[in-house]
Amino acid sequence: MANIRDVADNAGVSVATVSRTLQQPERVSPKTRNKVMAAVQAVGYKPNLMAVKFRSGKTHNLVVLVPTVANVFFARVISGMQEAAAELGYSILLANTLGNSDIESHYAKMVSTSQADGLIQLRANNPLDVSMINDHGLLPMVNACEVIDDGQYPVVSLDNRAAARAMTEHLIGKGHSRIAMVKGPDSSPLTQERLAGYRDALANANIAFDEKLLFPGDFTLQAGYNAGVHIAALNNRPTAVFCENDETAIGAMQAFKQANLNIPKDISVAGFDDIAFSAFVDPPLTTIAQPAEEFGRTAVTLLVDLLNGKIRKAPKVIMPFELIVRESTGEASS
Amino acid sequence: MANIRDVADNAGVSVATVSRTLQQPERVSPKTRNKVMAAVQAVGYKPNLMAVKFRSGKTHNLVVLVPTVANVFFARVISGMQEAAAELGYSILLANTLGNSDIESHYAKMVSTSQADGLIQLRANNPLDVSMINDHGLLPMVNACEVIDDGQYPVVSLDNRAAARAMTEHLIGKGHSRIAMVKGPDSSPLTQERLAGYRDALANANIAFDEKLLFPGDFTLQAGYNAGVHIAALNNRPTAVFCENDETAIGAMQAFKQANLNIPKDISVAGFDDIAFSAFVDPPLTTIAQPAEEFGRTAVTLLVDLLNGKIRKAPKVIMPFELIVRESTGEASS
DNA sequence: TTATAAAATGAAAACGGTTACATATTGCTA
DNA sequence: TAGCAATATGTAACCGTTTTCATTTTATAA
Repeated sequence: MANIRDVADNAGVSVATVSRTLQQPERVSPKTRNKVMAAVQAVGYKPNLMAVKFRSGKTHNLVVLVPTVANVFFARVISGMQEAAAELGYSILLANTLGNSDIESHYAKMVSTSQADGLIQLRANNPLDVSMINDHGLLPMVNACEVIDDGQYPVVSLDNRAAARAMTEHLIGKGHSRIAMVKGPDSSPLTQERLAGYRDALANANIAFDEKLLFPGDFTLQAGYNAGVHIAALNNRPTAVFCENDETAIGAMQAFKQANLNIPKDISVAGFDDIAFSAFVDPPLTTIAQPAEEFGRTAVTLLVDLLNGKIRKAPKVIMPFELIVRESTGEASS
Repeated sequence: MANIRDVADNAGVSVATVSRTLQQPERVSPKTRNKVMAAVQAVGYKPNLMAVKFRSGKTHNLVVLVPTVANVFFARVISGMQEAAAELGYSILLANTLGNSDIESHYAKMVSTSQADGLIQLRANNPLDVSMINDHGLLPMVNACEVIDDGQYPVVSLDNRAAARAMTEHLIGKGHSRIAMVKGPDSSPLTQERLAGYRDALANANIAFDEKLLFPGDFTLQAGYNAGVHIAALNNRPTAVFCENDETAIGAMQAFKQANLNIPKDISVAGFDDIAFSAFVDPPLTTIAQPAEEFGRTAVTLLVDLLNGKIRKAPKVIMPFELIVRESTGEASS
């Protein structure tokens, strides 16, 4: 494989000139620039980026920790990241952590071992133990989707509380007063926020909060199904169910159908995220849409700004949400 | 950040000894080994892996090109890859190409620019133009899921033809003779193979192949829905539909429901892949299960063997499939 | 022209490791 | 204990770039 010296020899210049031609063309005369470019072609030179990155100390790699790429919402976020990264000259190294903290720290260490410049964390069920990675305690990191709000790191998130409140108010507006909620993992701040929004709406409408209407979940289809089975069997069945994400809602819907409940006549179902499947289930799911791609783009932009020292105080960006009303929610039955 | 020289000074040995202690501990006496390890702790040494990889010429990174991580099937494959890679001491760099050949070649070039040791390609709708990446024409690559079978590269795939045939035979066994097929992109070899299997089964049962029962698709929910709308409106409606993947099948089911067709009474629907959603749609979807995680593990193992020169001739690994019969397929209506 | 500033180029020192080779130390055998 | 092999350690070259600093060339002004 040809190296920079081969190019220099071929062009009859020094390696320094070759390097400059490639990195800062304006610092080289047009004449030699042409000579060098021709030589690059001639010898088929491709810079050894490992050497470049080693020497320059900038890898232009960004590690992204994703709990699971199988989550359709995250997939959209990732697309947005990749887009922004490409524009800014960065590569995204995607780590599918599966909630496994070994995998997490393995990839996170790529930052402290100079293999990547920065880190983006998507949703922080078990937030990264940063101290384990970096002695100084602070590493170039951005938290997206879910907030670890100790004010140290930039954050891009949704106002989950307001969104959950909006959805709950939509249900209350349809005449529902017994509204069940299928939660995400309790460890997740996101779950806390959505629960708070749900309670806000109830309180506002003078509906008593009933802890018995809360069901555990972990954002999977199966968890939704399990909750649905329980709910369908209740004596005093709620007339609506608000699930903390769409997968959960779709799982619950399946359980309701098997119990011969009509959606939304017997029970309304609402989700959160607006994944692609939501428009193609029967009936189509009422949900909250998040600007997923924009999440990704913003997170990358923030991180790059952080790396370039363009950020003083850790900013907190709140993205807008949208209530998507489809046919899975309707008037309360009784 | 402490470097290897700091450790050497602290331990009172040479840098070579430090390096050896870390890379091949058995080549160093226990006494100095302890001294060095203590020094590593004392100064908080973390090797600059960019330097290590540059110098050693081995990055221990594997690039994986995925058309879209949003595809739930791929997500499972990726999990398997990550597992195997971790065991073998490699990192997976996931590239979400979105079918964009710019992104594809951007990441693929990580191999020719010494940022990664090898490449795995998942499904090859528009197979990578390898010559663009590597002048020698051959680079350390494994094709998974879909075959570019020029015999040059190792391949791990499913016998898609046999699987499609098995599914078609299942439908024929239920008395269906007008069986529509919703295809994937024609550019995909996978589509060709599944179509061939479908035709094999028809021929075997002396059912005439009818081109009019073939519908275009691209593996998305929307494509399935569009095909479903067409099929529902046909005069001489088929009694069964075989979709080339589960997303397509779920989209089609939605269209049938909107047309007030009962599944499977009026029309049977079959998919391919056995994604998580398939068990949670109404009715649950009959499909073909693939050992997705095993796909990933095998691909990584093959690639690492290839890198270590343990492979002479490009092997071709065929994974087993399983027909999963659920409730979306039943006896033919007429 | 000539003096001087500006621009272009080259020589060589980094960057942080690994490793071939030379040297010092240890252990073993006779 | 001498002699020699095996083991442990050190020295320094090297990987392919970037970058500092010195030097040469070119442009500008007097």
